[in-house]
Amino acid sequence: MGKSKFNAIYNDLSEKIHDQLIKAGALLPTENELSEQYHASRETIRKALAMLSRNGYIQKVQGKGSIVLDVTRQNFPISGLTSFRELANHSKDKWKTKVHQLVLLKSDEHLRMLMNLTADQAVWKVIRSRSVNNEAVILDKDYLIQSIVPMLTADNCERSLYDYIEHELGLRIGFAKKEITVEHATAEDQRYLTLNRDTQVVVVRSLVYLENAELFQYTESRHRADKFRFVDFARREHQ
Amino acid sequence: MGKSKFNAIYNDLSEKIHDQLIKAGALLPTENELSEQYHASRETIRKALAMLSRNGYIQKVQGKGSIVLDVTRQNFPISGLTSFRELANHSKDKWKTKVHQLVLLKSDEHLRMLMNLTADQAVWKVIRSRSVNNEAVILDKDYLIQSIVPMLTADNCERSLYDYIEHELGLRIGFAKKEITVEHATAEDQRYLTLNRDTQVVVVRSLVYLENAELFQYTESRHRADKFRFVDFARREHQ
DNA sequence: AAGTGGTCTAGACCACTCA
DNA sequence: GAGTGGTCTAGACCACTTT
Repeated sequence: MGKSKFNAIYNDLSEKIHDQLIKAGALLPTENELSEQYHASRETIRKALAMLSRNGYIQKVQGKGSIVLDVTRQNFPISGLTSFRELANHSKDKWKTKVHQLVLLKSDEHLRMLMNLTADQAVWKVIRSRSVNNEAVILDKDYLIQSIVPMLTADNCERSLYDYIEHELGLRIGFAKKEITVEHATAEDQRYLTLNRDTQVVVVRSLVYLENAELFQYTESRHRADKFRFVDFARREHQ
Repeated sequence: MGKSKFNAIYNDLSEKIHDQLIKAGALLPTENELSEQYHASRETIRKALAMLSRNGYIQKVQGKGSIVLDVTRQNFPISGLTSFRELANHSKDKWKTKVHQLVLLKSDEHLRMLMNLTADQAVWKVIRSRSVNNEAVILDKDYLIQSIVPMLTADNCERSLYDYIEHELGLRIGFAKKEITVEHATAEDQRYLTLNRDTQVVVVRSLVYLENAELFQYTESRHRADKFRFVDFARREHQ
């Protein structure tokens, strides 16, 4: 990834749309024109355009062309798998991460069920809170399989767990299954989060898998309700 | 859509995975084998597989093959754009829709901003509640541009708005931008929803566009927090 | 009728995994 | 080294929009 021609074309076009060098409402050059401009075959152009379409940059209309969409207001997650660190880097506020617990669990019945573990598999448990303006608004509880992540330090966790996993360990994350619900705040939430009169928190549970489809992490991200926001772009899949 | 070869192959394979005729953890036949089986070129097979991958059915691993994922627990929305009716049809509980209001708004400053309307564009406003077991747990507030949806009756709204729009009017929905937040229940929420001691509701705001990129609907879907659940499958896009 | 995107093909070469 | 998926190509034909 990243080195392919269609990916480069995608990056170039998505940047131009982001920077409004190509304005919303306008049409992209035709596929044949792009084919000439980028010295690529039409199918390669079409791969780049399909990616732009999936990510909400353009809308393709048969017989007409590719309409550029207004992408300026999709300023947050844009769905997908984004680590907290990447998110925080894009916001103006100063975020701070604090590690509250880092232990190696030898056995836990509930986790074993949830993550489909064998009896002898140990799991790293990490509890961290994320603060803005001295208010702890997110509580992250991560569980990582030790056979995949052998060692973990508080320092790794305080910086970015994903950075460590992807760059230091060289693991490649493939996909995640997520679930968002709203639940009563627990004693633990009360302890680590700056809950004012809140009795509810937003809970995002994720099962995270590597590129070889191996499960390696379960995460519970607990958000103070007033600070939670999830943005999504969805296409209708017609039958 | 729906008539293309790759789409037929996608439907066939996704069904087989859903029905567990192909088991999770197993490998799909190789692309060349599928190419023979379906009498299609490899690129056509690859389009079907890319779609399976995007929707969480398989994980492709270079040099190995396509691993079938466990899809049995992603039984709910699976993200994407799904109407309430389609959702309700898939659940066991008996849902009931009640129309509380259906009016044509001539002008509304807030909506005009939000939907980028001209001064003379009228908008249908529909308020509906959705109930299970005699408890109203979702309040839907829809706003539809009248120049696109000329007429609307309480009957249309009580059945399925999307059915009416797509099948009766022949409009094709393209995509939507959604935002999920948690907010204080309003007087209106109190009035139409069966809120017990709840003071918070989950609000899903959507801007819905047609296939030609024309905005035609704004929706606020307000859920009782304990009945809200959002499931998502997300792939990591590596740079 | 001309131009647009949508689909499909056969073939080539590369990158990766596994024996 | 054989077999897998990943990328790219040139060309064909179809479906749709516009003039």
